[in-house]
Amino acid sequence: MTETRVERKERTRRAILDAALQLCDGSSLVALSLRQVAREVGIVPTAFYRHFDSIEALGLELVDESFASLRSMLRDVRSGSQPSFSEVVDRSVGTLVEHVERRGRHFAFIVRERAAGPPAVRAAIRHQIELAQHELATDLARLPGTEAWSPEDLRVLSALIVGAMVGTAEQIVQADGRPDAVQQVAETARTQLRMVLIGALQWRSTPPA
Amino acid sequence: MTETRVERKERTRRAILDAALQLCDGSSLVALSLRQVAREVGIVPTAFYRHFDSIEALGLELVDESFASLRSMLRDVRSGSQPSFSEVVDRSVGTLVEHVERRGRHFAFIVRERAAGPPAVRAAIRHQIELAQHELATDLARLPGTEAWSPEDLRVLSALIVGAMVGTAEQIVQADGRPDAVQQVAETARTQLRMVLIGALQWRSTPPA
DNA sequence: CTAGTGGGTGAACGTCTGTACACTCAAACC
DNA sequence: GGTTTGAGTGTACAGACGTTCACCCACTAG
Repeated sequence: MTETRVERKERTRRAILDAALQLCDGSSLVALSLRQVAREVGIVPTAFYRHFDSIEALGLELVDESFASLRSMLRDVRSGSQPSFSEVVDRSVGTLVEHVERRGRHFAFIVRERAAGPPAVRAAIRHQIELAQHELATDLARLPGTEAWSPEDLRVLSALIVGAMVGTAEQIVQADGRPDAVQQVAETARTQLRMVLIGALQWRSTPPA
Repeated sequence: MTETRVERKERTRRAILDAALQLCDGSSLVALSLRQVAREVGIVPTAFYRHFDSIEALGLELVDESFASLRSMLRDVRSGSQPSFSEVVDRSVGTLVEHVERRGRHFAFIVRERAAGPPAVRAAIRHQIELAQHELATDLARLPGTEAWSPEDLRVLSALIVGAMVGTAEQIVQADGRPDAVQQVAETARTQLRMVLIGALQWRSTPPA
């Protein structure tokens, strides 16, 4: 009871973020109204402005939250230090599945708004995905077998992998908790990653162009 | 002047579809109002109902149109019969780039509404993409080197490729006509396809699991 | 030539939207 | 312990929304 004032504000703020996340499930941020959110939270519409300037600003906040959890995911994968390839594949896919299931609403949000959100939200998401690709590229550069790769080839490969992972996250969200469906998506992702890595390991043996 | 009645109706119908395609650029179908469309076309809101039951029904029509052009694209690629691999890669990517640039609005529409459209529209798009994956899988089965593959592996591979192509289409749409950006996306896509195919050709040499 | 079909009109409805403004009243501060 | 602060309230407005209804009147069919 020491800091009741800021605590209550934070609680309402969280309630607004959660309500927004829930309400725009099945449509999009651009179709979400300030009044719907306020009604769901149980406050009057004008009180919304005490926390956010607009729905779009709320969206940018949700992007940050979502990618905070994604970053923690990637950090987990990286922390698996010594990679046999089949081990790094299993760990990566497993961690992805776990996080997407745990924070399903956030990942569903990103997958949707990446293509359909307000322009500023789209730009923020694109930027975060580019960051993730860049981080993956620097990690790939440390793996044995990639010493001779050009930075451009590393970028292209990590774009391919990140793209496949985004697609996987999308399908996990669509599977919506059905464990067998999630299981099959995970298996598909594992196989895809193996195919890609096999191709990558052989890459320099056939010169580009 | 023989069939003026149905011609005029068809012309208005096209104008509605085009206006909808243009207006939901930058947001989404779920944020598009019947009145906006009518205003843009130059008809009164109620006249909209002479052509479509709802915005959602209009969306389903747009899905059909978009995938009609995608199918023609895939047919073009297939018609390149005898494949050296580097040739099939170049043809595929070139055809994709050409079609996406030609029908940019339709592809932007699909990329957006696939994740954010009304549920029925989303389902229709997902279904069409699954069809495309299936057709690609049967084509892959005809290539030399895949004789021993399981149907499941074929499905996984074609899902990977179609996913990468959807991602490529997305980036071309984002490049929005800047020729150098489009060029780079195309080059990235070519490299990615080569990496995937190299991996695929070596696939059976390392058993799964 | 006459009857009827059907794309488009225009006014009206109830509902929802974002935002402005003046307000309360408990917690925080000095 | 009196003053300030700020999250939440309540009312109000103008505009946009989907949908209804009765109404045109150019074209078509017979």
